[in-house]
Amino acid sequence: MDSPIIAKAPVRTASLGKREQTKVQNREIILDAARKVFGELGFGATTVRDIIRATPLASGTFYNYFKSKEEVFQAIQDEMALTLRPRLRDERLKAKTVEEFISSTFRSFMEFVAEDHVSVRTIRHTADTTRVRIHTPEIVAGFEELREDIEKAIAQGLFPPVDADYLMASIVGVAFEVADRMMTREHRDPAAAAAFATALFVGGIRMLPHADHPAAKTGTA
Amino acid sequence: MDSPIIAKAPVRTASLGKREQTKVQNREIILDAARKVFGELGFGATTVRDIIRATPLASGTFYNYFKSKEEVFQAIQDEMALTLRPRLRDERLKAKTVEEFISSTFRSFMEFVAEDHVSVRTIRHTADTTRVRIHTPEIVAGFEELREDIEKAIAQGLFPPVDADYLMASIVGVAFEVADRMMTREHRDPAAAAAFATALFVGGIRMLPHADHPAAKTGTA
Amino acid sequence: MDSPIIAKAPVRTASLGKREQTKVQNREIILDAARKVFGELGFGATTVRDIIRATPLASGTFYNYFKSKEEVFQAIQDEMALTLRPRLRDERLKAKTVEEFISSTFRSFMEFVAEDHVSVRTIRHTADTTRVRIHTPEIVAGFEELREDIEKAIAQGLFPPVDADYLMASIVGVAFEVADRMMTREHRDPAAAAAFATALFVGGIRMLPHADHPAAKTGTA
Amino acid sequence: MDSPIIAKAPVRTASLGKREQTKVQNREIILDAARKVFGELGFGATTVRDIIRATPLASGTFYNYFKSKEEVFQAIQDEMALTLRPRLRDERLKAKTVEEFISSTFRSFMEFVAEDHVSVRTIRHTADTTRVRIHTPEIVAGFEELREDIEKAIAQGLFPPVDADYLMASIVGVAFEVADRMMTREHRDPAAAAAFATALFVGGIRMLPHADHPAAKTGTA
DNA sequence: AATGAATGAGTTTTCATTCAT
DNA sequence: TATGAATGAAAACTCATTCAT
Repeated sequence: MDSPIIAKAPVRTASLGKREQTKVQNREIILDAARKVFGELGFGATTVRDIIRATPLASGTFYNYFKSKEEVFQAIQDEMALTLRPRLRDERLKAKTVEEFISSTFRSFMEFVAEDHVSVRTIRHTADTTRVRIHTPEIVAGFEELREDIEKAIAQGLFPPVDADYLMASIVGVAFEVADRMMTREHRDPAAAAAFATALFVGGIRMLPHADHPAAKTGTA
Repeated sequence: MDSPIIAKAPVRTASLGKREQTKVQNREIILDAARKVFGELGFGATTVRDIIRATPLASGTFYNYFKSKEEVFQAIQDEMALTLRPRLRDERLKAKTVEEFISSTFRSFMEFVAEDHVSVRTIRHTADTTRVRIHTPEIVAGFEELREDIEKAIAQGLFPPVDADYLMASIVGVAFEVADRMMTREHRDPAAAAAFATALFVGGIRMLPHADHPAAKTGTA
Repeated sequence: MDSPIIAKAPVRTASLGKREQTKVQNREIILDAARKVFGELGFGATTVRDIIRATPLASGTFYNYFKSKEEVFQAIQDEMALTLRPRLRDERLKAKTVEEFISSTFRSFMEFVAEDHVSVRTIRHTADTTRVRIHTPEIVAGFEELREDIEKAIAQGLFPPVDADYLMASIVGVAFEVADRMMTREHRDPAAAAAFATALFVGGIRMLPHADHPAAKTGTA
Repeated sequence: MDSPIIAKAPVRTASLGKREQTKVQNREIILDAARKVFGELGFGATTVRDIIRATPLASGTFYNYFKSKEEVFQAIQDEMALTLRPRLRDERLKAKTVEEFISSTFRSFMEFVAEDHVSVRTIRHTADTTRVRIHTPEIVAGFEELREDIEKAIAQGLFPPVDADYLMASIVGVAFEVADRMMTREHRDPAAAAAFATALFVGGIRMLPHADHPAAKTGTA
């Protein structure tokens, strides 16, 4: 299905037959609708019907593209994974100092969120203050990547030998919560939010207790 | 559990009649079942039926106590908030230094979570790794309390004039995420988790950018 | 259970034991609540729960007095039957002329309705114009009585030999509809309403086609 | 009913596709079932399930057409009102005399009812004799039309200056009740029923008290 | 006799999925 | 391939009635 080595020229995305074009379009229509509905109702509460309703398409058409809402969700996450995660990873790998490592992580993240990427944000339910946040497998995988990178940085002597798991969790927690506050402000300033979070960690990491065997601390779930 | 020493003893469970006792019990049976099922299936995927099935009660009985799974969830969260919030607040108000302020917050929180308070933890989906975090109004109110206390601490010169809103968000994010990681570990050590988080903030706060008008930064929904 | 021939003195209604008093009171409380609820929701839509809810009593208590909403309804109708029907009948039997026959019927009816006897009136449902009228067996029995009296009046030569069944239906229809209009007016005037209806029939009866065999026309349903 | 002379004839049932045809058919199937069940059980006692059971359709299908039994009832009544009201109005407007006005009204009504229009008839309860009459907004609007036409007729000098509101109510009451009696008879004779009602009013109107300010008497909900 | 929570059968309603057009 | 109504299983919810207190 994918990875054609040569055949059928990869550079034709713009010149698809009418059939293929509609197919791609409909897929995108469904994904957009799903993003919107997941954002409004939360994943659990969303039904396939809800997604279809947010679409000009017929219910039967949905099943030509996806088998279930789970599959749609997967597709949305994959899309995100294809943009945010590599971006974060590349910059972290280039980092020469703690400061670069931390600040690149937060800057990329805050910018991504500010670009209206709803999927990362807290969802406010209708008419009350209840907020829901969904961490999808893809996002969780991104967490693991971060932890691995921290462990590498410790191994390279870039970071002190702290608890990589807790540090990762702290970065994630701060990233999501501060991003969330940022989005409630009138003037959204991803750079300022990133600067705040970066300063906190750059200052704090030095004070963290040293883990005796950092790797051993890694949880297994 | 009851065992009245003298027959007809007035010292029964808070002196409730049998009827009242069963009522309280049933409520707790439902809440326990719900905690279990939410934990297994995730909030979104859980149906009222699932909760009832995890109970020896009849379906109609559920509706004598709660109108929906949302209401059950509320009750679970509120129960938590009502225990934790006052405890946190009291200790923060007693704090004389930044370190006391921060460490008391994290210590209380981590201990609370470690005492099997499932409700604080992120809810996991069985089949996949999707995690859902729900912040009820009660919990959100706890966040606001924290921000107010930070603002007071700034006004008193205890804290430097940082962005209280972002600091609150950071503390909340670290508390929940680190607690979550702590609970996945074989050896749960709330003290260590609290120490980690405390060190991060005690070291980090000094580096935070000073807000020009700290109060003005406060976001409004 | 009832009809004690002598024992326990029938003339004590005012001096009942405490027990008996509450019993009578509760019965009346339920009947009042039922009248109200039937009036608001209509008989079909009303549930026993609805009636109980409109009462300070517990649900179990209801069943000490009535087996079902049908039985309550019956009781309400019986009460009405005991006041309106005999009143109507007595006056009709005394009638010496068509005019007396007709006018006494309408006068009694309009007065009865004006005394807030909801059970006879059209029910307006919440928030729309839909109106519901319920003709209970008791009321229908009253219709039959009227037809019989008309037939007697024809036999006695008081009325011309018209179709008694249709005449009864016409009187009933006019009585209910005009009463209903009367009750929507600011100034409720039962005498005027009765005068209108009476004039219509006194004038109209003379013009009615003569039935060849008046009795034969009687429907059997 | 169809019998297209030439194959592929465009003269199919209002030229609907097969899909549209089934849709119209199913709607009619539901309405017919509802008419039947309402007639047997009475409106109040009828459940949506009862209607579905009287149908070859699946339960979900019902909800593709109607939201509740109330909506089905509305549809039945509206269907009736939409046929009957214009017919009645047209004939009344052509009326040159009191007699024409009255007789056209009753004749049209009785004929309509006799054509098996179950919906006009009172709904009877099986077990008892309780009868329910429901006036939907559409039907009530028909009543208002009648009153307006009477007022116009008074203004034109066709009718004496009587209470138009009460006269309308009287006509309505007689129409429904006499129609109801007519339908219980073995030999249904709409002409005779209409003649009876017409004679009553033609004779009676002359005797009605004159309203001082006919317009002022008009009730307002 | 009054109470009111528990019960579970039955009703209402939704929803994923299929399939004829 | 798109359509959208039909399906029926399952979820949500209600209610009459019982029965321990």
